[in-house]
Amino acid sequence: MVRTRFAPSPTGYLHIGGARTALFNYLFAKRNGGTFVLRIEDTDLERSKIEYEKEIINDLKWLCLDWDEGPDIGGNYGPYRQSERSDFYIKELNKLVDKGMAYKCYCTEEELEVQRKLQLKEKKPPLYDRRCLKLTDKKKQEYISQGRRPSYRFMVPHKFLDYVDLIHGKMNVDTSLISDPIIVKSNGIPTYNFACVVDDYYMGITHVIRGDEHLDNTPRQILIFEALGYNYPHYAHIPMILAPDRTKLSKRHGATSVRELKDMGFVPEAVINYISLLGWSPKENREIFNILEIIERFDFDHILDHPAVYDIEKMKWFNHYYISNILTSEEIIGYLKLLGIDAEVDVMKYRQIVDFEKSRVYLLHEFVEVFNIVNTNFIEYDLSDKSVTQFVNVLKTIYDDLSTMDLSSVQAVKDGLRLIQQKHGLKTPDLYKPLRLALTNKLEGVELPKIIYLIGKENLLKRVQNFIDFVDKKSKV
RNA sequence: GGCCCUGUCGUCUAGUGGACUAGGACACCGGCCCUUCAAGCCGGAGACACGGGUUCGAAUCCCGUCAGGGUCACCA
Repeated sequence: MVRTRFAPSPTGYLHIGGARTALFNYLFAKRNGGTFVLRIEDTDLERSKIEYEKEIINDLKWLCLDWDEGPDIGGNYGPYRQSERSDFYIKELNKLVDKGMAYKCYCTEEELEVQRKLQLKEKKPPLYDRRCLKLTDKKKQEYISQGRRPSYRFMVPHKFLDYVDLIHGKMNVDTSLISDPIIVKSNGIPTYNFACVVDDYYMGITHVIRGDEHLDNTPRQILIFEALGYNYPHYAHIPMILAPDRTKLSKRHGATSVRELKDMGFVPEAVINYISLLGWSPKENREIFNILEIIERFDFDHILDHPAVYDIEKMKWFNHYYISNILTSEEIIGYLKLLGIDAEVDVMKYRQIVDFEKSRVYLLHEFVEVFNIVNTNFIEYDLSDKSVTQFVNVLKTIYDDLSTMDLSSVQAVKDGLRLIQQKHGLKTPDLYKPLRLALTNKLEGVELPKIIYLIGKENLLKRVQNFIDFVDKKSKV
């Protein structure tokens, strides 16, 4: 039985890399009929916030990455927050102490910091020298009376460790190069490498799928598993997602959190499809896959072992493709409402605008522009560097024709416009440009006949008249 | 600095010793369509980091160089 987990720490929003890690864990579990668990790693008391946990859960739900066990829904291997699992950690720490594989360290953070800097300065690897292992009882008493609280370190057995990474293949590590990690802090709270091992064991995790930045943690964790006498899970380290400047993705790069993507007008299906193809690719020569098709094809053989650079332009194309070719207008309206976009136009028009526009939209909020154009009562013209006197002349000439035009359908509008063209000997751009500018204050956008159909005759005439007045007034000044 | 990982068009990638004149997608450029602008359709340009091997034959295997990334916390 396959069991995978996504284990975020609630110290910030879910970002694109985390989402991809969650996705791969989800995919592997689903592909193998296994279980996907969500575990919250909140051992950093200062930085962990319950709000972030809620945000991460919301974002995962938005992406439809459902878990089978987690802090919100429970399960047989709970609790699912590390802050609620102290009993497990204490029990396992005692085992290590009894075996002589963990020891108390009385060094202060400041002392450690000084030593580390010194080693780095001498261009030596910063290794802990195990000085607290040789402490006399007298010295210990002295530290204790000073009020020092010990942390616990894991005593790393020095050897050559062989293991297999499902993506990178055979690994061989000289563990004498690994510093004894602190596994329980002086405040009694376990650190990542220890809590992670204990939880992966007790939660029955069979496959640990995580980013490459954890590659160096793996030997430490395997060693702790071995010291405890437990079998360790399979490890699969997936390539990192890098920003366009080829460095680790961070807030300063912008548009990296799932929340931002959602607010920008991305649709979850497109985000999932795009990130699934970052570091993984199916055999077929195509790129559009729904989640079921991805699950069907997902395997470790086609996961790359080099990092991928994140390109938001390509993700926009996926978004465009999903909006125009895959999602129904109802689904799009659902997402618009989720964004709080509830245009003050009637239901029929809302639906019509979505139908008209979906084939050209890249980001959801582009619909808003159209809503606004249709809905507004007053357009503030910005004609700074457009030459408009000719436009006004055309509009004055055709004003009467517009007032008698049939607006009952888009086709009727098209026919009407063509008649006007013929009557006055106007080329298409000569008619369309002035009209578009008068109606929308723009020279590009939705198909003009659709706009005219949507706003209706009263608005059409009002806007054209306003435009003429505006330009006349301006030219007098 | 030590250790680890990695190098195919600008970007995501196909490629597992011969089918490679290195394929696809985004972006870019050009054209078509046309009832504007888009969208769509068609086409173009664009890469095996470098140097040595191994081999009849290397993008593919080996070594070196260079480059990029990660990590060495009482963060996770």
